[in-house]
Amino acid sequence: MITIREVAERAQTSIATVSRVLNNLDGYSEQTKVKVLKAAEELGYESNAIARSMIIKKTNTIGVVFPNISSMITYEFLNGIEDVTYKNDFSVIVSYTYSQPERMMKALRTLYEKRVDGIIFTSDEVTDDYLNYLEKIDIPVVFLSTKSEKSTIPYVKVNDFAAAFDAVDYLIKNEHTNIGLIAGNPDDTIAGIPRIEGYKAALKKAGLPVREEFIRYGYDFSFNDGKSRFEDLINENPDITAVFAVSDEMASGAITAAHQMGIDIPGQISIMGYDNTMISEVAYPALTTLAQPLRKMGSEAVKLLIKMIKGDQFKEEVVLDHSVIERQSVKKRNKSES
Amino acid sequence: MITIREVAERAQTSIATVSRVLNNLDGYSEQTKVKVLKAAEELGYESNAIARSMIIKKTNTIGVVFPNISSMITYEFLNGIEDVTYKNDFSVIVSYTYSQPERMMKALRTLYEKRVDGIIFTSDEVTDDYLNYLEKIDIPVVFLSTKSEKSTIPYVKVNDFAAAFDAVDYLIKNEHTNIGLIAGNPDDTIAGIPRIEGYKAALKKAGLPVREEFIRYGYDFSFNDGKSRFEDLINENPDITAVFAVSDEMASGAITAAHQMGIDIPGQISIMGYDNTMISEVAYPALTTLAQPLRKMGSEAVKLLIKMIKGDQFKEEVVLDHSVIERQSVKKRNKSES
DNA sequence: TTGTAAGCGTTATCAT
DNA sequence: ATGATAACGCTTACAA
Repeated sequence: MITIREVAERAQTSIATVSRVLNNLDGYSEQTKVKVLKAAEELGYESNAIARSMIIKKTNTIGVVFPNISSMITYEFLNGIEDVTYKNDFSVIVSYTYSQPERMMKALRTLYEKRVDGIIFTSDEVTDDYLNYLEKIDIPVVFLSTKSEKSTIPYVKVNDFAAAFDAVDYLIKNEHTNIGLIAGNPDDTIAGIPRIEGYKAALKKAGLPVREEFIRYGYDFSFNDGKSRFEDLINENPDITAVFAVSDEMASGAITAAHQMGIDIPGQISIMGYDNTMISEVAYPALTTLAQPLRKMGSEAVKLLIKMIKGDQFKEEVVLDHSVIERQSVKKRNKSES
Repeated sequence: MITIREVAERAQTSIATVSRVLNNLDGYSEQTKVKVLKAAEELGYESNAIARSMIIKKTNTIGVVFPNISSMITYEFLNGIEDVTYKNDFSVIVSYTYSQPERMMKALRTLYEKRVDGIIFTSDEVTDDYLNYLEKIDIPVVFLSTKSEKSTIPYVKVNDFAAAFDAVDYLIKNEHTNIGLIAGNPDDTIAGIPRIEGYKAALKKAGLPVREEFIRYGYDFSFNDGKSRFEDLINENPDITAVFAVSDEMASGAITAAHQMGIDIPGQISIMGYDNTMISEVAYPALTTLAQPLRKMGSEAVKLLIKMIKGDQFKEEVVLDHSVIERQSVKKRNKSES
């Protein structure tokens, strides 16, 4: 491996000077600059970031931990993250934890050992263990699509409660009154409970009853989850005319179930998704869905993180806007039919 | 930051000894071991991988470069990769290059500067520039879903030619004779040309004519690509009864176009995809598709890479099996109808 | 403008 | 079994 030392020899100068010109500092003549650059070029020298990191105590690397969320969401987040890390010359180490505590702890520990400059903690429940560790290692962290009441760690999120509220409200505005919910896990304080509460709140605000039998709880926001919950839900409640599924994958699972059950979407039942991932376009009929600005969430999270790394310690909380994307899976209910 | 030095002080021993017990070497008594471990524990010491890397010249990190391919493919690859990096205690740095040469070169250079132990180069055309650089830096590389004739760098792939051949052959076995192709970019030597050639070869082998007007070329394997190509193709060739699209995204775009054109799938036209990503399940009708073992491809690639990193220099070429996954978008043609 | 030398936090080689 | 100490490849005072 070519080192700065060899460059110095060839350029007949000292390593200090080589370091200076290579880092665009000052304190050398134009002449030596040329000599050094030439020598470096000829030797094909490339600096060793490891050695530099030892001294400057910065790695220009951040870590991102993902649980086991939808492929499309992960992808969008990562793209948004990459957009800005690229511009800021940061590298990103990604770890999938599958929401397993041991994997998460190992991932966090590894990131710390490798001395990443910051961490983006994505979409997962923040346990005390995680929080304690994050506080102990004391490096900048931002939560993406999650948060913790117990800490002051900044986050970037959508307001899940408000988003679910708006989704259900949209269904209500389309004259639906018997609205089913395919929910997340009711123990999930991040993407589970707030969306359930949003659903209930929208119903209440419209003077509609909240009927527990209209709610089905899923586990992992998956296609199969949505599919089997939908079957259950509709079989036991034939009077439902619209269902809100709290992820696009679940919603498309519901659509597939409907096809198999011979139910016309949106003719007989309207279905609304959540996320606005690519799936909502691919589904047939295309999904009307509650859009999260996934990519932007990723990029905002790194922007915030980099600010913190650079020393601006003001801890913000970024709540991004959501919106309803109208496609074909929701139809205004024809009251005369019922 | 707590260093080994502070641990040594607290344990009243030398840094050398601390290093020894922390690394499970030998050369210390049980007694000192206990002392050291206790001190480390109390101080909350965590080793500094940067410093270690300086000496051992290993970072236990690999780099993965992705162009701008389908979200699902990226996700599956990454998952496969993570599965084995996790077990082998490697971290992975990912970079998206969007197939832009400058971004690719920068990504490669950064990976080298950070002294990754190996690189997985994914799905992109391998230019001379890339190859020269990879050879120059001389670290283990494996190509994933791509390869280069000009180098001996090992790869893991599916045989695209044979896969496309089998896909079209499947259509032929279902009595289709007028088979359209929604192809990739004809300049793409990796996922473009081989699949086109596979299509043609299957036709020829069956004694069917290769008609250029049955072929439409896309750019990026995307949904919209598939959608507009399908419209074109069918409008100009109403006699086509089956089309093979070289990606699931394209195939689902084709299905959506068909819905809009009032064409029944597979009643009037059969559609076959390629990849077997999640999309093929979500599409309606669910896509019959040519499956690549995406996740396995990812994990095999790292396995190979890690072998190379560990010093086993035997350079393999891994060609993984593909298969046809039958779902609902292909139907046996009823000859009497035509 | 330039060079010497002291680190950075480890591992590894020597003595002891 | 243990401890000095020399690396590793750089950046950065401090001198000159």
